[in-house]
Amino acid sequence: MSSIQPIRPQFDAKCDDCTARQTGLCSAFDRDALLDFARRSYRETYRQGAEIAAQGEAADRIGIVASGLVKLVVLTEGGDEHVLQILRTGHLIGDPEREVNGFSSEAATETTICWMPRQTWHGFLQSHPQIFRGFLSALNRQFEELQMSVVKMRGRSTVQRLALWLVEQLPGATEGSTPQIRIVLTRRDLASLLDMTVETLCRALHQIEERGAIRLLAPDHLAVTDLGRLRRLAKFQNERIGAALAEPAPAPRLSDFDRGAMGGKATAMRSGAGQAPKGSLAAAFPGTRR
Amino acid sequence: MSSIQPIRPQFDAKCDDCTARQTGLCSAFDRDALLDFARRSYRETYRQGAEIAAQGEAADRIGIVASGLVKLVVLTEGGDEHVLQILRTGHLIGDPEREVNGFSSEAATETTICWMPRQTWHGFLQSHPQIFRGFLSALNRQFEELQMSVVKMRGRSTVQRLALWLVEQLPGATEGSTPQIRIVLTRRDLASLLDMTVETLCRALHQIEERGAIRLLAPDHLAVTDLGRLRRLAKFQNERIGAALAEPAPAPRLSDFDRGAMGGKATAMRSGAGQAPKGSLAAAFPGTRR
DNA sequence: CGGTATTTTGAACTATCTCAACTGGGGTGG
DNA sequence: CCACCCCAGTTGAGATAGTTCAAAATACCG
Repeated sequence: MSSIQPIRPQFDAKCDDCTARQTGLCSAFDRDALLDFARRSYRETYRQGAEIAAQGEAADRIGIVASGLVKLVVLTEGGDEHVLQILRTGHLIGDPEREVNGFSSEAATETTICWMPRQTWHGFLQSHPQIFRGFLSALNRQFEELQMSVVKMRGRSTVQRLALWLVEQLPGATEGSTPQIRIVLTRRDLASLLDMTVETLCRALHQIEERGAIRLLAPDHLAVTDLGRLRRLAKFQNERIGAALAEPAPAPRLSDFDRGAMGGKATAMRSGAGQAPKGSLAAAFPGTRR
Repeated sequence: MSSIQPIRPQFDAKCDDCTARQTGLCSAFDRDALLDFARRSYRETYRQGAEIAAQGEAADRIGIVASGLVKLVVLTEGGDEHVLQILRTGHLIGDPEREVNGFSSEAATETTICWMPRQTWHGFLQSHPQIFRGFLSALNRQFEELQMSVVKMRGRSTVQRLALWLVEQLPGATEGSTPQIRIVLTRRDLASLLDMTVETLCRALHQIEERGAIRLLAPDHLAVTDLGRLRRLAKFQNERIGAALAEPAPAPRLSDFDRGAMGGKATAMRSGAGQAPKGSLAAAFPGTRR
């Protein structure tokens, strides 16, 4: 679909009123670097669905997402798409080291990106050494985000993954309020991002509604009626364990530290097979509180 | 299990005969930086199973894996371990930006690590600006490895994931030879890394044997009898498609580029529902050849 | 408005997990 | 040296979450 092309390249990149100015790499720019960046980069706008870069294509530039959402997509040998990540404002797009794109990227919504040719980019970094640091931490941040997304997928059911994703869509929401969420991604993209089928996603969504955490106003629009419940839906590995932990514990052998229920022998086996340095768990866990 | 402690901190870090000298960040050091690094860092050796850093603990140092394998492990709210990654020689361990470890790490085999206190590390980077570049690309490489590992998991069955992992254990093997693999990870760790249960891993292993790709010599030792077959086992999303592509194609409509078989209507629906910018596939795919 | 794309629902199917029991090697202590 | 235990690995059988296929319902669009 190389027919869809950037709408209007514009060269007057005024960074001042750019939302990305607050986030990511751009926020590390001093006045000087900012001007230089604005001068040496150019902006492109992509309409929804437009392909930004194709997998396997030469990667001759580095970009920063100025606005919109970008799907990072991998095409497998079998020919299916998998959405790996959604890049938002401030995220870097394109691998500064690699000559060829490992993944393709596509505008999930109308998107504008500030590009710098690879050459220029390197020059830019040369002439603003302090930026190097910022770049490093931007890269690092994106690395960590990926790590977190892996962690979030692991050992979570489809409903939990979806619930968690929903929770993340409302950064600064309080338990009392009933915030609304507009799902800008298509079902297909969201399903792929959360590693499930469209059908399962749909069912999961309705399941969350049935359990009273949200209310579906339209296919792409919902209200979070009970944030606490939504959080709880996102949290636990599996219902049984979650429920068991939540209850005051029926009366299993005391001193059996092992996360609540599951009859004696089985539990013993499981924790033996389940985690080797069991003792360290207690020590390690305090960290999780943050 | 804080009882297991480093065996012998040694301060004479001779980098010359270090295997990590070839890989990762260390390979970017010039003579000067190398000496400085050796002087300012210290080595620690951990025996198998020893905890290197605990999740939530203060992360006051940065390390480079000199030898051995390190499990990067996350402990979930539910109390289960998930092995996220295996770090090998040359990999960076610890987040240079973060004050607190997001994950815990454990020596999967006897391991030695070169540590630098965070302070020293930053000083080191200051005084060797060229290293910055190397550090950046080391970080970037680890980022990409994580991305690839995500891609490898996505849309692959347990057997395929395992087969793929096996293939990766023999970097420079040719189709003709029958290389051997020593599985140093325990079943539990490997299963967790590949996101499956120990039982499934075991069955998958035997399934691969039954299909004639490998031969199990001992639980932790196997011979790859048919690398081509092993590769094929690792490759395709699902058997049907794989099989269909492998066959000479019964005689579907010509010009129907769409990955071979699957009777008309189904294919149409599927590819319609399966990937939106279908046209781009053809354009994007050439890239996969490399 | 008719046609097409997306979303939703239903029902059968299956890969993987869970639980449970068995095996075999390696150490330990009698 | 043997009996025993313990643990990692293996095998079996049943349960289940999630997929697949198919079709209805709804939204979208010229």
